[in-house]
Amino acid sequence: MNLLSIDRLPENLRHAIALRELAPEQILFRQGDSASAFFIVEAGRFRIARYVPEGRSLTLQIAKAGDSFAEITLFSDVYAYTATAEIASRIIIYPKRELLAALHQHSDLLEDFMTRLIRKNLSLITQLQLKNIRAAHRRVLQYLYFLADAENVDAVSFDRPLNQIAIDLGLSPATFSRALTRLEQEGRIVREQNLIRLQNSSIA
Amino acid sequence: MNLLSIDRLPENLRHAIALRELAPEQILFRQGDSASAFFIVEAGRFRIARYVPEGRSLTLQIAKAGDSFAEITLFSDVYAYTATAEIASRIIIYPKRELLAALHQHSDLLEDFMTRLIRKNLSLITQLQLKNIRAAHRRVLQYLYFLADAENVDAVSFDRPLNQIAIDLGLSPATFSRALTRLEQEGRIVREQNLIRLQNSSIA
DNA sequence: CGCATAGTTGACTACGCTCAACCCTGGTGG
DNA sequence: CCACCAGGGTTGAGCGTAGTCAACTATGCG
Repeated sequence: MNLLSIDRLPENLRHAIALRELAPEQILFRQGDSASAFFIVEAGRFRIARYVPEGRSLTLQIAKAGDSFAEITLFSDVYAYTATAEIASRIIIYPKRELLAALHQHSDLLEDFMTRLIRKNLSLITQLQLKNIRAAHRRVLQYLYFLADAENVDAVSFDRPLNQIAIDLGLSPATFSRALTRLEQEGRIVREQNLIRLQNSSIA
Repeated sequence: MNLLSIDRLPENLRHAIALRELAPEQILFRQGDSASAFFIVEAGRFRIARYVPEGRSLTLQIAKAGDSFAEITLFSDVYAYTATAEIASRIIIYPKRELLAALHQHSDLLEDFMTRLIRKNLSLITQLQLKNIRAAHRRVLQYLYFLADAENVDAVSFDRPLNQIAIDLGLSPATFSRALTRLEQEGRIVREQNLIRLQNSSIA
């Protein structure tokens, strides 16, 4: 049993969860807001980002259907980041109190929750690793490999504007564009519309 | 009850844990090794780092007394990173099997474990945020603020070579040094031996 | 048809890296 | 007690590359 199999959740929790619809660019919660719930995306797409006075914003996660965020809610009183619906979306809301109770009583739910935490951890490590690669074209190539690897395919198609992806990768749109053309010239990728085909899928 | 209060752990787990001493630069486990245990530092200092073919190594964590690592062990078969003792150290070893059992039966242990996971999460986010600051001197200043904040003081003293810290921050030693002198010239910090005093502790 | 947004390309700038020389400290051995 | 050495830290010169700004193109929508 996992948190998404809603109809099989323990009764207390099942009655406590709620759904909410969000319009494009609508904000679900802001960094600093008092943290009252944990969330799983049912449909649409959310951007989880941190905004700091110094420096630009930092995208921590792009959450799509089935992905969760705000695990920290259970152990902290405020959100550490901001969640925005990038497109029209629907979200499942698990209130903190009832979720905590359910986790304590149902170890299979707990396992699901911890697995999500670990996954998030690994994803953050992946991001750090990416940003540790200085050369723009190498970073982009590695990013493409990660994406392809995750879905076990040899081509990647983007559902978000390239400009946005560039920023998330820590590159300016201009540099990102140049990196892509360079990778294509080097024969590492082939571009067809917004589809990118990887040539030597071996992550060198 | 937390994982560190060894004499109060459930019996099964208490009998399963072990201690180990490591010499400077000795490796505890390597990325790719089969994951068999979770660890908490009792004394000394460990560097948790990821090594990748492309790009330089990436320091994920500096674990000191009381800090834990390899939580991922419980949900994965191999270590995703390498753990090295930077100095002579002593480590507590919690075997996977017995730890898992204990977590399932003792919800206070579990809470401790999850709290550690969340903390790790936040620490990774902090690192991402740091590396998101391009200007070397700003990044260094923010790093100093984080350190001072964590210990609730207005001065930071380093127990590791500056060169190593520079690398962990994603800077060359030269650039790091220049950043420090610049911060001092700007009046943001004052250096006294290996102690750094922060001037305007408000994180602007 | 025109506007807005996304993407590409060019010219210039800025900043971090590299490499190298130099300094300073502590430890060792004569 | 001093000479030497090794490692860590600082400083300088030159280079490479990502960012910025701006112009231009392409696409989609009113």
